[in-house]
Amino acid sequence: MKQKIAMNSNKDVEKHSFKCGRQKRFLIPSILLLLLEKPSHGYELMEKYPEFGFTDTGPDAGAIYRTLKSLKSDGFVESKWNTGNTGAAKKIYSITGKGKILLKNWAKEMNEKKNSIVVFLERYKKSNKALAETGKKLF
Amino acid sequence: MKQKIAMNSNKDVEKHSFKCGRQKRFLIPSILLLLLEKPSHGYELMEKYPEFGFTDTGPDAGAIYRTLKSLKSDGFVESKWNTGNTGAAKKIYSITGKGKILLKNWAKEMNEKKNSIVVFLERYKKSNKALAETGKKLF
DNA sequence: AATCGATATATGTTATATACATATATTATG
DNA sequence: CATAATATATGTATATAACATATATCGATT
Repeated sequence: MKQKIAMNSNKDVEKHSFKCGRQKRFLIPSILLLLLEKPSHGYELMEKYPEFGFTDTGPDAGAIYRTLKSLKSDGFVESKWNTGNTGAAKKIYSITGKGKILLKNWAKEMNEKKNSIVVFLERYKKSNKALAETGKKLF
Repeated sequence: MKQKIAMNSNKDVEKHSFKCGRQKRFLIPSILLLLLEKPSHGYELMEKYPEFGFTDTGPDAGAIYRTLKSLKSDGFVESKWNTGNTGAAKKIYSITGKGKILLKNWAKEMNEKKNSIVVFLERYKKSNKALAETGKKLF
């Protein structure tokens, strides 16, 4: 018979889960990559950001605009107002040469992080397999 | 001639780099996996943690002990004092059934995060390739 | 023409894991 | 016996994620 352990819908699980603390949402590289693909404005980036799947909670509008502002002030992106079209005026952002280098650095480090996760998961799998072989129940 | 852009050793790069903000150091799942492999104590976990490669700055002793204390108070690990050996008394921690389930959840979510990074990196690669084909210089 | 939702940008506030520092005590070493 | 290593523990600062709120325009509905 399967052992049942009180676990879900509990505050303590949430506290120690993946989602605890501040998540790395990869907002900066996501914005930079989207701008590498096509110059865009805050609202559009906000809509596209979930495509990467880094979060399930959706982007935070405040975070997008603040990040764009900050990236611009340090020269990683540049912007111009789009007043031509109808609708509210849009601030169209583009990635700069400096921004492309920053994105490249991010890609390198994200790849390293990915490799670390792979190492972890393989080690976990191996450990579970070893435990199963010694007859110990996993849970 | 290769264009040189002022970039490194600058404060603004650091501010927007991968290491900006609080990194996900995967301390909780790392501790849980190490304890799944073998019951251990804080100091030993501190030494083993870098094996995963999640950081290059090394673990923070404070974080290890605080995390262990917190995991224990919620029943994910349990501990007993080891007074048998020589040396300073060690608090030997083991993973509980509840802790094993928590670790399993972490593994699932880390795998999803890994997949998102892979998607991102492939999209970045594709974008660079497309830019190269249109003759635009990447940097 | 007034209400409502979507579009679009922007600022204010709080919670918290990380990051660094410090404190304590024991054992090993030179 | 002073110093380093082992071992556990607490104090504090900080960046940013997460949530909330504010402003204004435009399009659709009533």
